Amino acid sequence: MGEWIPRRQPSGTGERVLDREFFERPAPEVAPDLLGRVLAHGPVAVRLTEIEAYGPPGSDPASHTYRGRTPRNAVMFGPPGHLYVYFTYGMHYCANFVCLPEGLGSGVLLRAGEVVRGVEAARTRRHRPSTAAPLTGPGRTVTERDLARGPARLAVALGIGREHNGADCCAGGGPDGLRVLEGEPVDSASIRCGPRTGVSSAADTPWRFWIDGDPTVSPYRRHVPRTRPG
DNA sequence: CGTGCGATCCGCT
DNA sequence: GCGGATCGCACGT
Repeated sequence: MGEWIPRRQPSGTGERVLDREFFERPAPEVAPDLLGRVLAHGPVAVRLTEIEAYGPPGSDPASHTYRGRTPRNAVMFGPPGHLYVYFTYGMHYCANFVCLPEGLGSGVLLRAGEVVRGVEAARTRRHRPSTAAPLTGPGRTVTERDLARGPARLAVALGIGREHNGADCCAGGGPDGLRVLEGEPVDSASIRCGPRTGVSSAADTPWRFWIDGDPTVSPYRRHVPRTRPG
């Protein structure tokens, strides 16, 4: 494989915000269509290279909505095109776009991307020496390709946290708000799919989509049950 | 490059 | 209580 040349700021075209109707479809249809699109927030913009789909209640054991509506997953039952942000493993945030019409509870997890704008701002967010669980320790550098390679890293790069749960990404959001841009859709010939990462059930459902050969796609990790110290 | 482990909070059973 | 849509680091190959 040839040398990787990082993309920069998406040129003029593709800056339009995606229509809400884009997300009013089943998650496994939305996910591949999102590859090559751009999520922007403040100074940082990320071109999406890897997306996972999660289905509505009862249909998908791996989905946070599988057992129905709860306070945590309520946003997933809301209008499409909004952000569902959840907290996991005691230290990480991950972001999804809500899919399907209101009331149905489905979404797509943003698993990885390439920082195409605000590389330095994104890198700065990786150094959090005062936090109990820094994503990067002091004195370490993060390569550009790793800045948004993985769902929790992507959330950090974009400055997404608890307060963005429910944010509407199709509403424009202003120059500093969260907004999902058209970007450049990826040719279907370069899209691959396979089992989802890190899920303990329905691991065989091939609802993880990525851009073939893109180095910012996260490494596949099988689910491993964890045991507790003590 | 692969495997193994610890960190650390929260929702749900 | 238990396990989780994860990650960085140490260590072996």
